Amino acid sequence: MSDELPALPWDRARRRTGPARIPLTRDRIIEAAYTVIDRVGYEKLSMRQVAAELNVAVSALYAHVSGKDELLELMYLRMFRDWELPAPDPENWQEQIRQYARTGRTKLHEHRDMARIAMTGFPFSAEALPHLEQLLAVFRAGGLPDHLAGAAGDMISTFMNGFAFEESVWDDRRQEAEEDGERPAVERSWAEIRQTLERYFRELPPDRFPNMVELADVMLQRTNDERFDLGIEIIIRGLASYAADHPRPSG
Amino acid sequence: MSDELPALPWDRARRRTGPARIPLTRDRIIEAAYTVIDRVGYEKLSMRQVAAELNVAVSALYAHVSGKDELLELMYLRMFRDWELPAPDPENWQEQIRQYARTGRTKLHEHRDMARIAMTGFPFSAEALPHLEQLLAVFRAGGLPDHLAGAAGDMISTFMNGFAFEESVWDDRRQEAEEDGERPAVERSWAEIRQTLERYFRELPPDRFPNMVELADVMLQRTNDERFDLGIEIIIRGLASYAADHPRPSG
DNA sequence: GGATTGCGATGAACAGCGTTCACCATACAC
DNA sequence: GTGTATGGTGAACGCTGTTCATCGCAATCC
Repeated sequence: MSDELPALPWDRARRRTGPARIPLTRDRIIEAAYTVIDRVGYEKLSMRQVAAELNVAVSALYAHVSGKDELLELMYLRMFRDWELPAPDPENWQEQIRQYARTGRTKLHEHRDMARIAMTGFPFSAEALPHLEQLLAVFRAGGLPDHLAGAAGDMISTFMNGFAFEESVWDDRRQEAEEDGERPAVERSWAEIRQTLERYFRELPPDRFPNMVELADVMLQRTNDERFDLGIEIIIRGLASYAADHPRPSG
Repeated sequence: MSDELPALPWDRARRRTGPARIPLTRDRIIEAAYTVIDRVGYEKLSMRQVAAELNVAVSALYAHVSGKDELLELMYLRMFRDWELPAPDPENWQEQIRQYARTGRTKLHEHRDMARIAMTGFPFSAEALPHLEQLLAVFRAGGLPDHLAGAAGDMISTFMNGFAFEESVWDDRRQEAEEDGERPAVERSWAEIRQTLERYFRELPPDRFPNMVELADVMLQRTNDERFDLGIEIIIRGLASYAADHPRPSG
């Protein structure tokens, strides 16, 4: 950027051999959008910022992307890349679902605020349908009755997206506080957030909040990873309780 | 509005007894924001629209509300009004949780897109803390071990908010399509959305999507109310499975 | 009764947003 | 060497959230 020289005359020939600029493509735009959102977050992600990231006029984007909505959708769909699906295994469906949910959350965390985008994305795209299909297969292999297999995938993804969404809200709150420079040190990490909340809960008036005071530590000693795993575990156990009612045909 | 007469001279005395205009208050602003969001949805809710609804300049709002963020937060907090909490009942905790979640979703549906606001609202406000406390009480009364009671409230509210959020996304998609006038009749109600999706799923290539083709009807015959209830039921059964491991002390 | 003070609404302004469109430069075809 | 087409440019439009100097009006004080 800053160390560019005035055009060197003898470079003219070189420049004409290949295109002077890397051509703008959907992929490059999506990539730029990722780096912008990682830097400034969902609320401040704008077409102009993406264009600036590419050293390009805003209007140039609209030749490759119909608008901001489509760009967000494309960012969402990119998430499904290289997301390998489990092959149904009757003996192992619970672990398969656990793994699936974990990698889902990981992918949502790969870029800042992706959960906010995922939550408003269309859930029946060509990229997402194979996931739905495969989850159905896994649940049926596990012996879940049909009417539950259909709802189970929804539940997992709703919880996964909702959980990650809430995480991203906390993250944004923290980063905003940092950027404003108001409280540079407090609440810098999840550990500190938990610590702050635990202290706050413990100091609530015990007559009105006896349970929160008493359980402050046990509620907040868990990391987000553990809380997420526990949530998935609860859903799986709930589902499994139905599988027991309708044992799968042994054949 | 339109049937106002020019100022009647003999009303002057009357008018001076009370203020000519209803004074602007936080409450009136919040109320106006609700009617605006119900009409135009979250994305297009703006301070200017709220001000217009009140026949007032935009800048007047900022005397009562620090900004849009605070207004959204106030709209969120208003949701907790008249939301009565269950008294812990060891024999009845599952039904109590069911009811709590149902009224929660109802309140989220009272105004368009409220779930979007709730999801980004601060979950430990003075209004929300009693809910957390009371849910803890109910879960503990039900015999859940402490480390689960703390996570259970989170799970219920994450699922509740996430589910309602997804509903609001669908609703917005539908209303946008209507406003654009593109497809005036198709997808006018949830029933039609389900029907459209079911037809689509059934016509997927059966070699790649055997389960979706086969389960299209059973997946989509359920109303949203039923899907939500089923989700809550699954979570409750998952939680209850732990309660069985740690039976509550009988005293 | 008349002047003053204070409060609250005003409207213009600023910076930024998504999106559109007439323009133009460059790269290739003939 | 001229013509054309593709794709980036920059200005513009109508929005947005927020701020600030201004002003009208009501109550208060002298």
